[in-house]
Amino acid sequence: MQISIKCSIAVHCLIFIHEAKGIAKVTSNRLAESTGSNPVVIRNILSALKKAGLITVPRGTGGAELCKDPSQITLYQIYTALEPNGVTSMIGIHPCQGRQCPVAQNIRKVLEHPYHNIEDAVKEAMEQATLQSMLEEYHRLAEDQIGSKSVF
Amino acid sequence: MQISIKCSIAVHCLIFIHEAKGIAKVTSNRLAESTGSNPVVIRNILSALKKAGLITVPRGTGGAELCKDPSQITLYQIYTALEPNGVTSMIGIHPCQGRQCPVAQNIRKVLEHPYHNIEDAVKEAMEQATLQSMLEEYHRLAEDQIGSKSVF
DNA sequence: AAAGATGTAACAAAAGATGTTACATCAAGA
DNA sequence: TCTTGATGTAACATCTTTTGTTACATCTTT
Repeated sequence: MQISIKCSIAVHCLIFIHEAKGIAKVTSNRLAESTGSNPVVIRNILSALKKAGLITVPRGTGGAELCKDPSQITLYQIYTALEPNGVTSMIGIHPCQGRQCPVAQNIRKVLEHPYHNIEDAVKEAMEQATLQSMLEEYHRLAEDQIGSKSVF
Repeated sequence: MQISIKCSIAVHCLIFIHEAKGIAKVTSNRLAESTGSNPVVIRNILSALKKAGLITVPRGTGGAELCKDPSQITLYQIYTALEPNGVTSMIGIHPCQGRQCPVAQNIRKVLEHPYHNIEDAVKEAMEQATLQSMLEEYHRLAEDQIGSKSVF
């Protein structure tokens, strides 16, 4: 990885979709404009979120919508939707098997435990961040602003 | 980030240095051979570990050694030695400031909290992994192997 | 002075992430 | 039915990051 920009864009999209519900039709072009990204990038992200069962994206017509209550959508679900290899892809080990040196022969297994703990910690932190909580934070921020609802 | 290969190599080097103490002089060439890497890469890593106060690397002569007890060296210290920006560099947010859309204006702040929690979780998991514990795991693995001590 | 080591800058190569174009496919309405 | 506007996806291009390499200055001991 990193927790790539894709993941941040995905959250952006989900918030947008939630906020626009009933007000405006959400298309990939609209999301591209809002995120400062590209329609194709957006379509790929939406496609992944769709496969993960988080949203529906009607073909032909457009108009993405959430399939679940925001409290049932976690950052971990979003992340794994986008990164098929999961948190493991965050971590790199140098290839050094087949060498004489006993350290080289065992380093991979030595690192297994600590790295696994890191992955678990990340997973847990991601599971505690729900779309619901992020929407609440968003509303807290947005209601202080003028004319913020007129944009959709 | 990621928890790059550099970090894994650094742990490899520290274990090697510890094990070779009193048996063989540890040079960048030797470590490069053991890690399957390059002497310059090793020198850069050792240089970072040195600046972090984890090892000494005598100039001219060579022969790296630990400056601290392995129980006082954590994976977090190793990681931050190599990644000056710390865990923050693990995370990416798309740039979308200055747009009309209220989601774009606030997404960065919305993500701040959950991402911060992830960083903390990683940090804590890294702090719990000491070089001591990794050495113990290494010895557990290595003592089952034949002739493993003859390599240094 | 010579040998063998580290420190570091500069460059090269490889890998990964992101952006773009092009086109097939689909759905709704005129 | 034809047009319009949307998604799905492959293919390619570009940019960035990571990793590897060469070269050379500097240091320490003999």
